[in-house]
Amino acid sequence: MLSSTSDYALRAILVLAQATDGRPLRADQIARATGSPANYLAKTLNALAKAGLVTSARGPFGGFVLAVPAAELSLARITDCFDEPRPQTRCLLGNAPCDQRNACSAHKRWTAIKNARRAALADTTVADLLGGSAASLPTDVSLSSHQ
Amino acid sequence: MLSSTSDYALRAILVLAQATDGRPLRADQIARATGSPANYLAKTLNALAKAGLVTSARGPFGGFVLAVPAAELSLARITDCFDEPRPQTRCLLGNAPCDQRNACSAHKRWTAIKNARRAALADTTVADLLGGSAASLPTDVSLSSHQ
DNA sequence: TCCGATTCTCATATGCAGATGAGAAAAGGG
DNA sequence: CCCTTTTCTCATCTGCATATGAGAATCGGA
Repeated sequence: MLSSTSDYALRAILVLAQATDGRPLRADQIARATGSPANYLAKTLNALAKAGLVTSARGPFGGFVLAVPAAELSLARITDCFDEPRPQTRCLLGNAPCDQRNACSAHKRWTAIKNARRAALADTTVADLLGGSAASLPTDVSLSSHQ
Repeated sequence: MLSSTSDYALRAILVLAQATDGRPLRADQIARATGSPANYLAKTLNALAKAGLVTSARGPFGGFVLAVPAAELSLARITDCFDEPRPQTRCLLGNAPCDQRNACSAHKRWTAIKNARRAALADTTVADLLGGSAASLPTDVSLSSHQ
């Protein structure tokens, strides 16, 4: 579903979003709260800071603070920091680089699938996950719901 | 979007599905048609054969043939052979293993996202991609449609 | 039996996950 | 004003999984 790095990042963001008071949380606190390896999470938090999703402060009383309102922070914006998509090399059928103009027969359908998968992450915000109410996506898709 | 192994497998299946006559295709033919590394694709095709999606025949006039009708072969069935999901270790919020009974506040929403992402692959068949008509999924999701 | 193609096995490259340690910045105390 | 503590920042290192490559082994048909 998600790479482990994206998973750590999402959990860290959720912890930060739940810290109601404006006080920053240290990296090791976040690691303990999420069950992530502290050493690795430091790198991940650093990447999130560079991406502008969190702000970092050094020294005593330092730590990390969410830099984007939870209601405006989509899950896709988090995962995109780590699961960067390889550029589409060639089209699914044949060898020509398939674009809107020279579309192969699978192009439309495949693009729709990619968009649908992305939309599941792009249309949900951190606040949506924390709110825990009113899921706008279907909850009981009749699939063999293994992960 | 997909791991490169799943990508190779999907392209190989599409090539096999397009081979209308019943004659098998050799691994190197499929590799050339899809632009995949031949040596690696052999292993991938072998895995697909073990999963029962294709049948393999050795010797002269040997090769691979699609073992499942294209209309009954969902994309998820292909990708599941390679992108096997890590078992969900703990819930997104907190540490308890989150199940249907003890659901955290994010559980429903997160489950919906996972199902939606899977549905995009599970609800499309190889025949759907080749048919190239009547896409039932939305094609113009208003996203920054990069990959 | 012989050839060709698949299939198995080993070797290597690349990247990610995770660990470790040195260094830089910020705050507070002396 | 300097020093120490605290914390992030950055570079490097190792293990592991995946991706890739090349050759040997094996099987089936002619």
